[in-house]
Amino acid sequence: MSDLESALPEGDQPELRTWLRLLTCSTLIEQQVRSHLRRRFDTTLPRFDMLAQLDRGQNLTMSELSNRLMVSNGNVTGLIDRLVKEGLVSRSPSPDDRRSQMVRLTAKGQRAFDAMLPVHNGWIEGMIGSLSGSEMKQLLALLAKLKNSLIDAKQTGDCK
Amino acid sequence: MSDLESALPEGDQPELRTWLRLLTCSTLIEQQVRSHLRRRFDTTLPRFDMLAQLDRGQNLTMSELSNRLMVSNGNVTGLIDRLVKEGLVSRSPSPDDRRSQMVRLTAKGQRAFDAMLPVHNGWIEGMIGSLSGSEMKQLLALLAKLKNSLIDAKQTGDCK
DNA sequence: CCGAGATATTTTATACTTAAAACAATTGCT
DNA sequence: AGCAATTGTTTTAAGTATAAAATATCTCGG
Repeated sequence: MSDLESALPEGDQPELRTWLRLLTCSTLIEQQVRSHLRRRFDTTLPRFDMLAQLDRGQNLTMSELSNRLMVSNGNVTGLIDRLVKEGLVSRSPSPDDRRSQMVRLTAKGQRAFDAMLPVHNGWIEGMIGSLSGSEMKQLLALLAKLKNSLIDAKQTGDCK
Repeated sequence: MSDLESALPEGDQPELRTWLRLLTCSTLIEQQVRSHLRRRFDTTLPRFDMLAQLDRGQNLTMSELSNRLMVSNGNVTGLIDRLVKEGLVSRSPSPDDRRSQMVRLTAKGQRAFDAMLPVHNGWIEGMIGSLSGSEMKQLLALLAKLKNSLIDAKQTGDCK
């Protein structure tokens, strides 16, 4: 079994190793979820993620979706186009700002997502559940620290 | 600042929260590296990753690259095509197996990678370095456990 | 009120990515 | 030797993703 860490020199460079291991874990989980979504629901991860955001907060704008999903604005346009075509999502002009669109789940989209959510969460629990409760807590704390420092550095504009 | 965790109900579902936070961290790092690579070296992350694997082990086959980078085999074909066209990489038929190609860095590719590596590692150190040495060690251990269980589950074929 | 800058979104061009099918060559078995 | 199953790679079709430019609208100071 080889992965991103393969043939990485042992010993030093703990930062690099940490990054690669983090990426390996998220790639492995992502691939599993992707494959399950396809087989079980004939859909894709980006679509599921989009529906999940719309389920958590109705009437989001394109920009807000772009921020939450952490993808480019143009990407959201295409994704929403496809979901509208499938009838899972609807767009309506914002009453406040003529530049903006409010996006929401249709009844069909809500039904589809409600069916997927518990199954999806079961997959995640199965994959992360190998960690004990206290390990998960530790991991959450370490990742919180990392995440906050990444966000700070980004906002500070460290190096642009 | 909103991200994948936004509007996720507080409290329970630690597995889901762990997954989302993990994904947020790796996305944030990935975006930074991507943007730095573009600005500083006018290249992309997949290309850099490919060169890094070739630097760590010369004469890899397409399959081995696909495994190490954890991407589909067809993806590797396209990526290598582009790198060959840029003169950074060369392909040669394997002496042992006429189906296989041996891929290696050209002199130009090696030079390009040597120039990028230390700068890249500096970026990573800057981003991960907000964690102390012992925090990094803890994080590495937790991720190792997670990674191993993900690999086990995958090989067991948990649910296919 | 008006123009300069900011914000929201789409468009464009290109690259990346996958899954699945297609091919080619090897391996293993009899 | 011969043939089925496997393995290595490419091809195909569709979707995902970015950056940068283009549009449209809004905001705010003068």
